[in-house]
Amino acid sequence: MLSIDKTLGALADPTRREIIAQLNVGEQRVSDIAEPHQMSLNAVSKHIKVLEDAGLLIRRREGRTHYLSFRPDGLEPAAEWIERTRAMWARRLDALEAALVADESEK
Amino acid sequence: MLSIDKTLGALADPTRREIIAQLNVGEQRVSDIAEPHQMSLNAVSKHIKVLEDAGLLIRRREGRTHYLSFRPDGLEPAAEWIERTRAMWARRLDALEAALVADESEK
DNA sequence: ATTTTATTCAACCATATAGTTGAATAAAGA
DNA sequence: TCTTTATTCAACTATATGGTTGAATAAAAT
Repeated sequence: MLSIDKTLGALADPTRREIIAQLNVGEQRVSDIAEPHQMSLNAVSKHIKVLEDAGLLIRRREGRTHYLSFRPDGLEPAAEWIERTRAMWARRLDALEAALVADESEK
Repeated sequence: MLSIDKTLGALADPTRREIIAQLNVGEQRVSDIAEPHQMSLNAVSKHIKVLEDAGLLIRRREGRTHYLSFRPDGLEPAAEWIERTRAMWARRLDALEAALVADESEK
């Protein structure tokens, strides 16, 4: 469903953000992704599943090995919410400043 | 410490994002924030504390009542990470396209 | 001085999360 | 065929999260 809850929840973990960073060099196998981490392969496999479920990763199976890659579109729900919220506040602050300027010229 | 873990974790909950949206009209008391939610005042008070701890809200005390307001700067760690990741991929995709175009002109 | 109002603190509960280990599955290599 | 390799599944543990209720605190109103 690509929900914003899932997206932000998935990103709120340093191991998972690190996994995304690792995939900048291109698709990788589960074991490759796991290798640099100080935790079991199984733990990493679970993190991968969370990211996949959030729409941030896609999996390509080739025989027994699974290749994961980052799916940039998965960031959209989170990016959109943050940008919308920022924009709303930029407008609020602009309005505030405009009001101050108007007040100044009324003197 | 304004960590990105805390920021994203705080945003990954619909009630908390709703609280931020509510504060668009300006600062509000804890009870005002709680009023439209289908949960106890205490639950909302906890959510407020999570947002505050993540640097997304600031609290101004006036006697017994606490006024909360949104702190747009609190979004920066999350926004920055997302934008940086997006940018990295935009470059990757651009490079890919450039390679394809170069390949095409070699025919 | 007493009561009401605004809010937090504390204890508790249910469920989710992040990790573990060990077994299961299934493809590849000997 | 037998063994190794790549990965998931299942069961379990510890801690975190999101909610509850009831008591504590402290300021405001009567």
